[in-house]
Amino acid sequence: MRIGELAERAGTTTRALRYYESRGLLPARRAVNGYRTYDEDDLRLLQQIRTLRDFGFELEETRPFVDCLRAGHPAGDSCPASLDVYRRKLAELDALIGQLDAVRTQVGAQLARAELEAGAALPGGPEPRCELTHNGPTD
Amino acid sequence: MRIGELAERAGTTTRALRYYESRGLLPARRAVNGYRTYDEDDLRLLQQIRTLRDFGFELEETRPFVDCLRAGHPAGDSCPASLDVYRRKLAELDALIGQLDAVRTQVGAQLARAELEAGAALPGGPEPRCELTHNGPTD
DNA sequence: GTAGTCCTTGACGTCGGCGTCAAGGCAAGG
DNA sequence: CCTTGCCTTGACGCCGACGTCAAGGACTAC
Repeated sequence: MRIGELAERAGTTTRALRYYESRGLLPARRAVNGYRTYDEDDLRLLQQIRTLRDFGFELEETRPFVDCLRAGHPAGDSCPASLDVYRRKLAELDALIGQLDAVRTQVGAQLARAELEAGAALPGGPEPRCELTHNGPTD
Repeated sequence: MRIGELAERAGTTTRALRYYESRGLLPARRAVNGYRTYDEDDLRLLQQIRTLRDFGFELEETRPFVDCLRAGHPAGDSCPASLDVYRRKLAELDALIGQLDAVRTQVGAQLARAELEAGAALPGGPEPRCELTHNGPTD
């Protein structure tokens, strides 16, 4: 099949496929007229890439999975290098989620305090004093 | 004070300050020689910006807080517009954290399954079959 | 005078993953 | 022959928040 059909079947664009090829991730055979030619195996590789991308994996992180499939393994994650990527991603996710939870807590507290102060300013009492806490960058 | 000192006291760079000024967020007075001049109030505005940026707020999202301070309010979040930003940010954080949690769960399951299959492949039994589940993009 | 340190503006570079033209080739239908 | 629709390569655009470099002015110390 040609690039347009492959893109459509994988739910992506021809531009993305050419980009993957430029990165050496999904090379294509060529027909006599110069058109890129793909088969069902390429579709599987591409689906693996898309699935991981949809999970938030960077393109480079999908490479071990693609290499694994191309080496003849039944699944992209049948190889140790792929498992390593999974593990690193989990650690990354845990760290990120932890940071976001902390930020969420802080922002929630700020909102609650500010709403309180805004409400107290109307009835006429003197405002209570709270300190902003802050421990450096998050991202 | 001049730009270098302000940057250092706020823990940022002169480049960032010029950038904020170019965005109309932190305009500076000028000395006769053309140097930018700042006072303690500017430091407070800048600290407000940095605190929010460190929480992951976009620069534009800090504008209501800065405007609020500049309007004479005791805190950057003493104004309704700032509270709205807090609320939107909370919703954003909740959505993001929820997505990341879902991804974390999926990736964790994939890892567990792949590790199982890798382990089972050695002892010699036939491999169990599990399906990949996938429901579209995450970010 | 001159060395050193600060300041100025302007402009290009970074990062990832493509989107979006532009100019032209190839194949098929009418 | 002409149009239509797919394909090719090449190259610039985008987003956010600055980093980094270049060329030159201002001020201080010696």
